[in-house]
Amino acid sequence: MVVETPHLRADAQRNLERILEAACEVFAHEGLDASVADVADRAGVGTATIFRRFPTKDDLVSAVLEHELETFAGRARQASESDDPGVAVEELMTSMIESFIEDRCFCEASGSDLFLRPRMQELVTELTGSLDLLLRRAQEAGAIRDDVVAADLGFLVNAVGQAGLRLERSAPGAWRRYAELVLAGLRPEGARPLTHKPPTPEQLHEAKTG
Amino acid sequence: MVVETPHLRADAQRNLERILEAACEVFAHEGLDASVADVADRAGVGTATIFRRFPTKDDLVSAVLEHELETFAGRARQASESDDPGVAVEELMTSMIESFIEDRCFCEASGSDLFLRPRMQELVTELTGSLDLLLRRAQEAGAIRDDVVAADLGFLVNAVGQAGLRLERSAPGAWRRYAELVLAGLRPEGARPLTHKPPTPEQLHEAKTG
Amino acid sequence: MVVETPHLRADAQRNLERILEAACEVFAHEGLDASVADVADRAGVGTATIFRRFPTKDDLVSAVLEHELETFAGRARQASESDDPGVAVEELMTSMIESFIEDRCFCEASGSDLFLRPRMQELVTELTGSLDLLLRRAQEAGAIRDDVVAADLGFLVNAVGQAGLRLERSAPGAWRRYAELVLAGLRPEGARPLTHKPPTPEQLHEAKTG
Amino acid sequence: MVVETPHLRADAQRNLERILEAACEVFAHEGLDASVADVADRAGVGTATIFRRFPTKDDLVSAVLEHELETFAGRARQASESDDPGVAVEELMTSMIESFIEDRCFCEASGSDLFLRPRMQELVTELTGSLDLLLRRAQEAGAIRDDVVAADLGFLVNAVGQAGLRLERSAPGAWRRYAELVLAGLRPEGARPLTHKPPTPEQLHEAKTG
DNA sequence: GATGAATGAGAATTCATTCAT
DNA sequence: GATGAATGAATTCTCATTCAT
Repeated sequence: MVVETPHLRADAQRNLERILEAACEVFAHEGLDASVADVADRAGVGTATIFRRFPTKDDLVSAVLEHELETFAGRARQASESDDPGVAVEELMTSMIESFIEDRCFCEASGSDLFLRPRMQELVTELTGSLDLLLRRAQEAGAIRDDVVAADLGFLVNAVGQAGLRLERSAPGAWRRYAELVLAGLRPEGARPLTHKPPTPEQLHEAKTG
Repeated sequence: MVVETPHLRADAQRNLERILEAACEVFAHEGLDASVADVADRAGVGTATIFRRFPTKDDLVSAVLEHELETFAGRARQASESDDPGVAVEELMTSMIESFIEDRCFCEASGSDLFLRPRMQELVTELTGSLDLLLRRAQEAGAIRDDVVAADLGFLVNAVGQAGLRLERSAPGAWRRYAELVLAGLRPEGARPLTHKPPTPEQLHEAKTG
Repeated sequence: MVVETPHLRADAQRNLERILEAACEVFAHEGLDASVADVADRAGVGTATIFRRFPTKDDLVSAVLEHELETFAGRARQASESDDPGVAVEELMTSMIESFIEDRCFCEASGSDLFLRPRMQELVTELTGSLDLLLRRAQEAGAIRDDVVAADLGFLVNAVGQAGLRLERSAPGAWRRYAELVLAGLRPEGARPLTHKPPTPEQLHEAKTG
Repeated sequence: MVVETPHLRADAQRNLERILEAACEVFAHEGLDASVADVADRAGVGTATIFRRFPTKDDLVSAVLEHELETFAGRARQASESDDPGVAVEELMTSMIESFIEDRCFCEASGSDLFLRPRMQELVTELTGSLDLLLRRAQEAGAIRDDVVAADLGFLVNAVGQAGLRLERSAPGAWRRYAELVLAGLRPEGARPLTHKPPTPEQLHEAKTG
């Protein structure tokens, strides 16, 4: 995990990376209920060292999430420039689901207040923008039904990702079947019009958990 | 909530019911992180009374889950006898998703070790049996693509339910759109064959989380 | 320390008293920075037992303070009915200062947010009412200069109490000299009019610390 | 703030001054619970730089206190040479109280072990000496009752200062009323003899807090 | 000489679970 | 049989002080 922070001593930079890597691993495996002490142990530092960089546990989790969301946003951008948008949509969604599967952290955090942080909102906006572009192109190419929007893709990724993660231990890879099945629902063939509207961006940006 | 336990004094029986009802409500609203004390307060009993019947918190949660799963199984059985299996599949899945949405408990527990308990396995088997029957009839009627199995329906319900719950606060009812979209993927029109097999029953019964 | 709480089991009542007594002693000796664990040790209970009765440390401290303030209020009421209000003022103030001296807790808390709690406000109001009555009678008797008000007495008690406490270790009882000296300033003989007004009750009830 | 230390490089000397100034400001505003890191931030240096000069936090606080006490001593010396010792006593005490009010640090430290350090004792002795001289002159002039001593003035300043600080947020300036009231007690008119002796210098120099 | 980083020792608080009445 | 009380083990977070660069 490479995270560049200016004005950081070499050893601190190394520690920071180890902390983030450890946090990533621990939260991915144990979920967000894992304690900061677990992360510290894994990183080989004291808990106070973590709290120096990340004043609260949420800050630490956010850092991990941002890192992952950045990856998502990057992949979405690339996909949006693909020659075959229909295939690109499928590949992108599949790879995003895969990331969910590999990471309890992202999965559990989705929908939490952490996503309301400005940097997260930025990244979500960026991601949505790329998805939007890609989706429109795929729709023009006739690969995706006309009545779905970018937010819908996000929802479906989230849904298959979360549920797929649950299956992963006992049936590794089973999620791929469901990714296919859900993608099938996005194709225009035989589509009946949807009777419910997608959530508005405002709704998506409101507090999501209580 | 009716739960029969032999050799139980009348007041004890009443307490047991009140505890389960309270647990149901509390866990549904607050999620599984709610404390046993909260349940006790709601039920109007002491915590020790709960622990007398349910040696651990997990036992209490399991009891709640079993109750809900019984409801699911009952509804699936009814659906399996419907005159219009195509419509029945859609209605059943929608109503199951709705139950997920209304119940943080079930949602958060799905995929946990609690589902490995024998009684839960029994109920899952029962539920799957009914779904299987219903599904086969719907497939014969041409309403559902031939290559999906009962376990697939369970997965999809779980997926839309979990992700839908996340959205519910800010965008109430948004899940209905996704239920439609996912159901669309089950229809035979324009279906490309699925390239991944469904998980085996054995896989579904193995330990799912750590 | 006798604290009656209805519906409390005998052992719990005993523990509650032990906790309050311990809190009183510990906070009186060590000040409010003493940890709840210290109090628990002294009371011979676990910290969690304390937190069961007093959800926060502030609640515990408040309980101690209320108890002491109740004593103050009682003494002030008695004093207000004295036959010799001039002497009664002196005796009351001296005894209140003595209480301060014996109790770092009360001393350190004076002026803190804890005094803003409703029950504390009630007690302060009650105390002030009695002081007011007593003071007026003393003024009519010519024992106290006409331009002082009840709040002034409170301030002076607080002042001599706090500063006296500081001296107590090395010069026990020295505060009595200063009580005399300050009381001397309240007598009408040779009084020059005060050029500053007393704080309004509103000011006294505002948040006092940041 | 000028503090001369021999054999100190120019930059080190500058740093030392900045640290003391920052400590003064921070402790005055936030009280002694302010962290060393806060002081370091304010001074624009690293924490380690502070700990190089002041091995413990107490050492840092002491340095600040010494500085303030030096100011007090200086003002007392000036006052002791005043033409009108009666007025000078009042003005000096008022200005000392004001300093207490403006400085949580001094107020919170008064009576702590920090005052037992040799340099502090020296300064206290110096201050007391000047007060003594001034007081005697004021007594000769008939402005102050004969039975008070220098230590009494110190106590009263401390008392009004501490209690006044508590009021300052909600009732700014209220302390001036109490300064007047306390000063009134020092005047000879109608004075009854004090029945308690002042603390001896030895007592004042013993450990005061635990 | 100076600095930012690291840390160990607490602090308040919570909760599933056991115990005494 | 039922209950409220008690608690030990955790968890997040803070800070004076020491260390490596």
